[in-house]
Amino acid sequence: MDSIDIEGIPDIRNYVPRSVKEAFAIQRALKERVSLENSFESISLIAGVDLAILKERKQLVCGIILFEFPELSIIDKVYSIVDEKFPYIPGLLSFREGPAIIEAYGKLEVKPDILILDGQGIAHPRGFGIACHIGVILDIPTIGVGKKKLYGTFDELGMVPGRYSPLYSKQGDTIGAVLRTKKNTKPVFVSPGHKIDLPSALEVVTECARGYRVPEPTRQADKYVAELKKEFL
DNA sequence: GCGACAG
DNA sequence: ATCTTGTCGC
Repeated sequence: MDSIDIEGIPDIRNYVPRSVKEAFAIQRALKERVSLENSFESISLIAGVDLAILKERKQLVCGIILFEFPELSIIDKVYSIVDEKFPYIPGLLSFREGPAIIEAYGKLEVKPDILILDGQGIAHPRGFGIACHIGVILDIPTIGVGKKKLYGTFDELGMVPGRYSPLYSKQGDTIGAVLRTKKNTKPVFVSPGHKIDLPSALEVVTECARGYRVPEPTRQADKYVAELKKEFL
């Protein structure tokens, strides 16, 4: 039961692991499909995602907002509400939030060139954070932007916005970067998810930093989901 | 056995 | 994520 036969899973998009061991196996298998090369030619559309919990209903609300890039003007908004089927376990976030994100994404009539997710990309214990997971399953470029570190080590960075410090794996590989998006404010953790390299991911996130710590697409999605939460409480 | 630990 | 008052910096 060490290695999983991914091909044998009917709907990997909504598959719920029966154990942590199985979840680990799925991540190790899907990790092989991650690409760290830019697959896009230019970026004219970008989207941000965020989720909230409807505790009473035991459901998750996911909101995705599509923006024109680099203007960052809103073009569309979609959302999904899904039953909570997997708990929050550090390192296995995608199994909890993935289904809701994928369903909402499917409702977008126009797809973005890049999707920014809350959480890590390859800066993960097994190199397969939620940004990688969503990117591989949807086969689209994704970037992971976390507010906290999950994995890796780094040196302190300057206070000037735009400054960053590489995130290193235990083996010494650069797996992401800690980016200062705002003065005198804690940095964010940026790492490639799929079909994009670190330099590009950093450029995009830096470009999306508009006066706040969290990049605009994510910040807007955050507000959107907060409203949805009230509406569906 | 003791820390670390995305949202 | 969520709860939750006052408080510090721009």
